[in-house]
Amino acid sequence: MAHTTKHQEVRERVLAEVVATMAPDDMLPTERQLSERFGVSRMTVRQALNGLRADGVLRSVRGVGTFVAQPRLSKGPALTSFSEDLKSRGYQPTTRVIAGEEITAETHVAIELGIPPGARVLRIERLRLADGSPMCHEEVFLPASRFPGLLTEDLTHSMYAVLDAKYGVRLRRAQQRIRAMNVDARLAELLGVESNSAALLVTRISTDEAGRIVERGQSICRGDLYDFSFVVTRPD
Amino acid sequence: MAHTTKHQEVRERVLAEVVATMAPDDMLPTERQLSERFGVSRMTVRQALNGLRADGVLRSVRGVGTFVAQPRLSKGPALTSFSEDLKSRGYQPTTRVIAGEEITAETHVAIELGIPPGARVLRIERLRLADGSPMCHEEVFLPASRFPGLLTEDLTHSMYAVLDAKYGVRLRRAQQRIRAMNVDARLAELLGVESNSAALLVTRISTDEAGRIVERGQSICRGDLYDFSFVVTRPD
DNA sequence: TAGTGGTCTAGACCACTAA
DNA sequence: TAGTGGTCTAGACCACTAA
Repeated sequence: MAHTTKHQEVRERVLAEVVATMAPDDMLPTERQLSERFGVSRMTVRQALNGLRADGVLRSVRGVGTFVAQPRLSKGPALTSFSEDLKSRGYQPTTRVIAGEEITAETHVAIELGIPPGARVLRIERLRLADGSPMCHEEVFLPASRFPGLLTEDLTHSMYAVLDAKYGVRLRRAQQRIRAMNVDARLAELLGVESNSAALLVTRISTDEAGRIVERGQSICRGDLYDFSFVVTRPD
Repeated sequence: MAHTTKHQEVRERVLAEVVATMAPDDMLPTERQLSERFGVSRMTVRQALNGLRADGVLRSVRGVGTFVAQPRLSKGPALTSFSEDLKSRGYQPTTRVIAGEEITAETHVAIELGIPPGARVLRIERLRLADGSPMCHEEVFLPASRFPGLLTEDLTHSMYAVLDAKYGVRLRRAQQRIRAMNVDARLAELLGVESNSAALLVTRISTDEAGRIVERGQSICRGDLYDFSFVVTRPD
C-alpha cells in the first residue's frame, strides 16, 4: 500500500506499532509524545488519530487521554456486491454488459467523483440477473485515470472483485441514497416489467480504504423483487 | 443555538450566508476568501468545510474549487419522528387525521405486533404535510390494551411525543423495510400526485426501551419528495 | 502562470480532569 | 498544578487544474 501523506503513514504506524501491542481501554501515548516519536507536528498526529477516532478504533477524553476502543460490532447494513448478495441467498447471479465506454464526465458526475469537470470517466452499464431473471439495472462511473484497461476486463461478474484483483482497490464504505421512481419504456423492457412500474433507485458514492472516492453508482431495482431492510435506533 | 467554537460558527454562517444563496454545482468562494471574510484562519475554515463535506453538503476538487452538492432531503438511519425530521429541516409539519379507530386485528398485523390474533388494536391513519404539501400517508397499528384513551388525544402532532408524555413509552429502535410501489387512485389524490406514481413504502416495527413491540407502522412517501440516505461499510 | 484545495509546521491558548 | 485533548493562528509548501 503506497502512502502519499504523512498522516496516512502515521495512522499505519500507530496501528502497527502502538495499538497492535495494546488491549482495549489501554491509554495511548499522548499526542505530543506521538508527535515527537514520529517526527511530525502535533496537527499531523491529530489528523491521523481523528481518522482512527472516526473509525471507532480509538476514543479520546479531553483532559485525560486517548484510549484503545472496544472492538466495534459491525452496525448497520453492509457494503456487499450484487454478486455476493445473490450467491449468499442461493441464487445464480449473471450479468449482461450493456455498455462500457470512456467518456467525458458531466459536471455533476465529476463533482460527485471529486474529479475535475471535463475529466475522463469510465461508464459501465450492466443488467444484473438472478437465476436468469432481471433484478436491477446498474450504471457506474469511475475516474478513467485510475483504472486503465478496466473496460477490457471481464465485467460479467463482480466488478468489485476486478477492482481488488487488478488495481488493489478495495471499497470500504459507501454513502447510499434510496428513492422511488417510475421506469421508462426502455428500462421496463430491460427489467421485464410494465412501463411505469415503480422501482427503487439506489445511488451510491463508494470510497476505498484511504477514503478516496472510487465510483459513483446507480442501481435501478425492480420494485416487486427488491427491498431494503435495516434497523434504526433512537439517538440518545 | 449556542456555539462554542469558531468553526461551528463558521459552518453555520457558510450555510446561512453562502450556501443558502447558491444552487447545486455552484462554486463557493475560495477557502482563503472565506477565511478573510469570517476573520478566522484558513485551518478553521477548513474544519468547518470538512464537516460540510462529510455531511454531503459540499464537495471539493483539488485545484478547482468547492461546490454545492446536490441537495438531499433525506432521512438518515436514526429513528426520528416525522415531526422532528421536518422541523430540523426548517419545514412546518402538519398532520391531517383521516381515521382513528379500535378494531380487531387482522392475523398478520397481530403477529407482527406480537399479540394474539383477534386482539383489539388501534388503527390510526394520517396524512403528513410539510408547509401544507402532502409528504406521506401513514397507517399505524398499536395494541389497544396498552394505550387506553390514545384515540381521544390530539394526534395532529407527533404521536411519538404523546406516547412518551401520556404512557411513558419511548421508542428505542425499529426494524424498517423499504420497498417501491405504485400508488392507487385514492392515495394519489391524498398525496396530490398522479395515479400510478412511484412511492416509497416504508414499513416498520418499533420497540421500546424494554424491547417490547409498540407499533407496526407503514408510511407511503411521495417518491418525488422523499429519500433515504445511509452509509454502508464493508465488513472486515 | 495564477489559482485552487490538501498538507504540514511550530507554536499558542482553552476546556477539562485527576485514567 | 500538571497534564490531557480541543481549538486556533499565520504562515509555508505541495499537487493539481485551467470552473
